[in-house]
Amino acid sequence: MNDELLRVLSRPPRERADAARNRARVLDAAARLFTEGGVEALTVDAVARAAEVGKGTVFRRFGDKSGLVAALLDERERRLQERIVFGDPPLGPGAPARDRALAFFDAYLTHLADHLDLVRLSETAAPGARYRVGSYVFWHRHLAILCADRPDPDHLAHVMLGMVDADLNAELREHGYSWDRIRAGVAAAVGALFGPTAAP
Amino acid sequence: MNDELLRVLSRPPRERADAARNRARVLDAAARLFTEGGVEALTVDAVARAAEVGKGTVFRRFGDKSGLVAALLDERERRLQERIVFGDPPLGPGAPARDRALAFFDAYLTHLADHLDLVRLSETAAPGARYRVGSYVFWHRHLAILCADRPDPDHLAHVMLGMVDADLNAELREHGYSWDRIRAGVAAAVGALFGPTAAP
DNA sequence: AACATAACCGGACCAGAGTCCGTTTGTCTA
DNA sequence: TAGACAAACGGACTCTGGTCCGGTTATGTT
Repeated sequence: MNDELLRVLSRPPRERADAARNRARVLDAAARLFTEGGVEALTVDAVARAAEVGKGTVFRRFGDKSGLVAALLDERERRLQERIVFGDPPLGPGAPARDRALAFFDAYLTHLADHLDLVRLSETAAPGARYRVGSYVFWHRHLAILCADRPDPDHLAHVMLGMVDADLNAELREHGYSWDRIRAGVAAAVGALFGPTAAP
Repeated sequence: MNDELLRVLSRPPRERADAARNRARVLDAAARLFTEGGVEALTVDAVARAAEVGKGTVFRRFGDKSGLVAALLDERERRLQERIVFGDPPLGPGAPARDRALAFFDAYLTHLADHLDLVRLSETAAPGARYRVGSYVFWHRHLAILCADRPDPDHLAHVMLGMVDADLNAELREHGYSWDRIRAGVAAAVGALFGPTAAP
């Protein structure tokens, strides 16, 4: 019984083969449905049907709809995360914090422009969904570290991320804002929030 | 037929008596349900039943659930709006723009703290709901005017209002942020966004 | 007072998210 | 290879927001 204990403690609860297969099927089906019919076609029932899987399976694997969509975005976001951690400055390590933050928002807005509908769906599918998705936590920590010398970095990071809220930006777009205009506004605000540049 | 034209042009499409009566009943029932069972008890069916009114009536009067909740908040918000337009400085006219903005956020955060659940409900009931509610438009215009001399006042106003997003602040509260901490963070950010104070 | 009509009413109906639970299946041990 | 059991399965079910439409009623005109 001792080795059972050991097993339990050390086991990173591996995913069963059928579970993994179904995760892939669901993700696949979701991606297909989205490219075919846009965000409108992306209902949980339709995804389950297209994946030839029960609806319960979708929820067990992804928690809720917002989780499913987040998983759909995961690969793209992971790429951006890697560029932040390992990539070249100014996005990656090495550049001054302010420049890194500006580079981040520039890159993130590109991501947002490319996937506005999906990001919006994942952020509005449930109240508070935005702040629980793994990637939000990543962006938040990154920014909080970048402005570590400000009074409340944690809060400031949330405030900054508010500027790239998908719902807000979708609304701005509908009101005729160009992405360039949004980019400029965000850059200006980020600059201001980082405080005045050290005068030469 | 000329006076018919006149009538049509001048008529502010008055509300029928039964319509007005039902609006009051619904609002009443909603308020009662909320004080009794909190935001959880506030389903459209329950409201309609409590108001002894068909469900369709609720939707015809208020558009959607978020509209109903917004109407519930309307009175309180109207009071704040009056203080902004007619009240004493620094909230009302007369104080420097920066001070007025700071006073606004302070007052708004008080409002938010008092009605967090309702505001959150009205903002998350539907995607984009937040930006369509009348009061948001009011706050936005007010702020945009206050920072009229900045490069993109319209966008900047949206950014600032992002800091008092109900969903965000509900999340912050759940993570243990005190309202004082939030207040301080918002004040600092608003100050920074208004640019450095003119040095004496 | 009778009429015309536009606004309003109610509740049956629909769609989509999320839950539940009896059944099946993968995996690990003996 | 047989057996035990946790994990996963699937689809019927519930709950809630929102739509629709045939019938009703307030209102203003004649």
